[in-house]
Amino acid sequence: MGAKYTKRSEDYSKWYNELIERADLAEHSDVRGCMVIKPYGYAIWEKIKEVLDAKFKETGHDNAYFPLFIPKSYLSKEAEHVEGFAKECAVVTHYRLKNSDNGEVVVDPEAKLEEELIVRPTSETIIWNSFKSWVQSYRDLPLKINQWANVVRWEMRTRLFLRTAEFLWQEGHTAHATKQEAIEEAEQMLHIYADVLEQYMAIPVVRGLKTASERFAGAEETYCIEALMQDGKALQAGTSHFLGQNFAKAFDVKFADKDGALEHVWATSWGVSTRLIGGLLMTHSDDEGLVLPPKLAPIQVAIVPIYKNEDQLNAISEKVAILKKNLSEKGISVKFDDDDNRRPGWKFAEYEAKGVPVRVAIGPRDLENEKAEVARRDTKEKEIVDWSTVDQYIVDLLDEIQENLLTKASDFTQENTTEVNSYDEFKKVLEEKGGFISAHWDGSEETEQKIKEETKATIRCIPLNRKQEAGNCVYSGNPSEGRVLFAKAY
RNA sequence: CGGGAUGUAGCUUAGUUCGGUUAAAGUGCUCGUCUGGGGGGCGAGAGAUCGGAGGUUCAAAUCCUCUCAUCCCGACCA
Repeated sequence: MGAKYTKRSEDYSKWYNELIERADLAEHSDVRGCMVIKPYGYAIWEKIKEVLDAKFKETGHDNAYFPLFIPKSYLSKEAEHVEGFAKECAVVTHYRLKNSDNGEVVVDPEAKLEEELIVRPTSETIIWNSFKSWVQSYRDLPLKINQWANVVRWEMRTRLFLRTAEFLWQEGHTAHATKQEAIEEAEQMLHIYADVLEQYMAIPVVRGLKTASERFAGAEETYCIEALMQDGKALQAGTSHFLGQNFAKAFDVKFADKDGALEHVWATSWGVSTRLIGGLLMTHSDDEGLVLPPKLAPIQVAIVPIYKNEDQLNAISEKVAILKKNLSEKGISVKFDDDDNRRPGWKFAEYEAKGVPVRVAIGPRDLENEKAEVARRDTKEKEIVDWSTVDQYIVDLLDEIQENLLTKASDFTQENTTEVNSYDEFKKVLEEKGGFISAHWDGSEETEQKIKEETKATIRCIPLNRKQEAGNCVYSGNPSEGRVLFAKAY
């Protein structure tokens, strides 16, 4: 019988790890904290990339590429920024190896770099060093650059996709003539992220602002999207920063306005990473494996033939070829799995584990009746469908699955967002129910810190759409102008 | 960087307490065969210098010393 896997209800993080292994998304590398993204996992990342990249270009951004290595001196130009990242930077100190006397490869002590290089944890500094020479006039603005890259942050504790020492991401960096324009850019990108998560990944998010303590090092304001995972913990899925003139001043990036006056430019940066895949997994997947929204599934339809001999397989293959062609013409990716080494039952389980949204089974019985069995991954329902209408049925079903996943996840987020009005209630809900807790907060860092220490819950964000509502802080009783969202987070 | 644990076949593990034939099993892999509508049955086969180095002993996966690596728990984080 089937292999036994951990259920979500038994041990959520074990389930998560097994899910990734089962679906063949990624594996641990021998390098501590690093992962190997396997083809199926990478295919999902490529889908995400494709969607985002198109949106970036639509909104006037150009891709470019900056070096992996950053001179140490650059990092120290913006004081807060260094402080934020210093503890997790990998440093290159030498540029050569040699053979030692006993035949081992060792670092050549002679080959010490004069200035050490930092492996980028993010690229603000090296990019702003370039921007300095790219920007002279208001005619050069706005400057809107994006790069797809890997970055390294030497994390203590890592988890596949959610937090790894090296990860893939995109980082946008823009320069603007006015503060207002920069803020609008940061907000625009936040909304693009939110739309992509909701419309493509079927992950509902809360759009908000970070508190000062959770803000990006070097930013004036950090916008974020927060999503709620099945186990009631929050995941920061993307951030967008208004950087003010901090980097412009640190790197002396000035432009001449129409009157010839020199001013520092205003900046933003924004990014999402392979962490999104972790969020995708923890939003939709179940005990049988991955559940992928059709818009991101590398394989949208898997067709499994059931046959006893070659004649039957040939007859099935002939029919399937037509279906496959019809679906492909509609932009649907189809895999016909006629691998004779695996039996149908094995394939069913396999495509479930991989989260393929729709599975079609066709055997001798169906051939005779002019039918096919169509199964949907999200609800695991099966339907016997007339062969003549099966292609339209699948097209509609894919849309329905996409919609259903978002609805289900939205309902979950709503049901697990709880308003509380006292600290006792706060602790009780956090303990028993989890999820987002919407509570009044007095705006002070001390209160935020105390709550974090006592409950491990942090302020995930100040929702952008929160209503102005006078109230009293659940912790201190001091006046508050509105509710913020607390949660335990990944 | 503190506290705890583990390294044995591709993977998961048994064996280590108390040293003793040819290191065992499940799974995966290869071949054959019967099969095929929910992770198949039977038969055969390949696959391990027991993390590494040194030591004790007639004899080491097992005991000792050192070393390397990984995992878990804490402080840090997209």
